[in-house]
Amino acid sequence: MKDNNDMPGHLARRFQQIAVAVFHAEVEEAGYDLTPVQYAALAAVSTNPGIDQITLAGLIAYDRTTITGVVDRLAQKGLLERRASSRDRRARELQVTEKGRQTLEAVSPAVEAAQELLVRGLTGDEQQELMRLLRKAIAAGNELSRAPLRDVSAESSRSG
Amino acid sequence: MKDNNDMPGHLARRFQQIAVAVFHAEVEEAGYDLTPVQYAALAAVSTNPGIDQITLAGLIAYDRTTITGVVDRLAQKGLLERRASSRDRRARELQVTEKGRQTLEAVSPAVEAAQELLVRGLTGDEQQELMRLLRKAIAAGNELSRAPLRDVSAESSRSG
DNA sequence: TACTGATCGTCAGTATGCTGTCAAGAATTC
DNA sequence: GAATTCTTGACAGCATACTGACGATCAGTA
Repeated sequence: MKDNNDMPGHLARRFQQIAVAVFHAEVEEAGYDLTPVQYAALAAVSTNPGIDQITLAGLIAYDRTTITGVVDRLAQKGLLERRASSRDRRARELQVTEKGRQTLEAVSPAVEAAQELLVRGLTGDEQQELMRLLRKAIAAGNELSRAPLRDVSAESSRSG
Repeated sequence: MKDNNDMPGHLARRFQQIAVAVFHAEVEEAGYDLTPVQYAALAAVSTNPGIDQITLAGLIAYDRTTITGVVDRLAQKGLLERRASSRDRRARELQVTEKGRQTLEAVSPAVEAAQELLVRGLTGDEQQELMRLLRKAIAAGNELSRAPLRDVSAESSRSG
């Protein structure tokens, strides 16, 4: 029988588990209550003001049913505003509030620290290599998940 | 602002996301309904008959509150038996049923296929290197999560 | 304009995964 | 032996993630 440590799926789960734990610890220590998922969403909206939920989901590879709850909670915390689009009445345009902007800025060092802590067992070269290999494996498997990453730079890439 | 692809935490989530999707797809195609978590638990019990839930949790790095639900569902499917220990009336001894054993055996090829599919974008050498780096990073961060991996070979290692 | 199909956001349901708490029982200390 | 402490397993509650379904809306076409 194969050992768990020989199964990339098991290693993936463990690595992610630690990533979330480290993120929580660092962000909480900084005095904030933001999950990794909420942070990523908030940061993405900050970079792309007025983005709709589906595009946001594609940008950070979330399922569209997951985004609903995440945006709900961010809006409830007053970090995000959600209003109906004038061009498409189905869509909701997202905007970061002033409080959201401040939070994002204040929490950034903790997020950075969490990223470094996650790979602190590796040398600098190893860290780079790990990220390269993860990116490569992810790129090859991107379409296998229900929530693939979508390139937002090409406006019409999703309607093709 | 840093790109998502430069954040190991984001890559960890994506990789795990794809791992779960691939696992589900392969196992479903084989005609079974087992989640990655359920498979790992079932396999661990199979290798360690009579194990209690806490030790099982440590063996595969699950939180002890998560194990409860997982074992519940496995028992409900008739793959696992849970009975009170005679030595410790708090503990539940876990046993794989005959149906569980057959399921485990039948589903193994699909699990193997999922593991290979997950890293199919990498060369053989790269696959080995990715696993080595993940193992190293995980080992360094093991204690940072609420559900660290526990060595079961040393009997008294958990009471120290 | 009416029909058809696709898309946006939401919901119900299920399964992890966590924090925090609790009762029952075991282990340790006095 | 009694009190204290620890451990096992369960629960409520919350936050991802997914499947599958749905209403509302938009886009294209007959």
